[in-house]
Amino acid sequence: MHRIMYDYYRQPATVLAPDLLGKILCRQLGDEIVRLRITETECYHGETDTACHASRGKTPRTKALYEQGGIAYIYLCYGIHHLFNIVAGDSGFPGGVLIRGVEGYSGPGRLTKALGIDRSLYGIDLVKSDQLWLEDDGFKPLYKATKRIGIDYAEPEDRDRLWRFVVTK
DNA sequence: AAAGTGATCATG
DNA sequence: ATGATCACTTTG
Repeated sequence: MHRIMYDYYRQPATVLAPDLLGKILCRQLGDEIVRLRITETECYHGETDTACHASRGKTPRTKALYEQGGIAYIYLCYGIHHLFNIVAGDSGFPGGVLIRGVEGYSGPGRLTKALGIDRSLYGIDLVKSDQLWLEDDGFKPLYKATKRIGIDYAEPEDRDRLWRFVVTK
């Protein structure tokens, strides 16, 4: 069991997304630490991925995606839900992994609510933080790859990429 | 099937 | 300053 470090997060989002399945998302809530295993992810990779927020360039909202991997990219979706992404890859190339589900909670908005994650944690360093971080205990679940959810606005080529990863066992 | 909800960003 | 657009969830 060890905390995940920078080298791991510097891998491209396409590599990181499936590998994050089974990793443990850790959150300090008051006196206790909540640990939940990741069960579902999606990757968003580069400005050429028309489903990725960075496809329309760098803005105040998307700037975290351009940083070096290992920080949090969090934004408000549909005015209600905070969605939590892990920034991936090297500085300058935008990419991230949306955490869509953890054990006990399915849906990207549900898990952030359960863990008390909101935009006050935008840009937080997941390697150094005592609020939010990831641990690896070596567990490797089986999974399947499918199309991403809720990105009908993207080009067909990007809609059809198998960039959603779901634990099967 | 469709509302509810508000930050974000392009447009004027 | 205004308005369209959402990487969702719940309710009917």
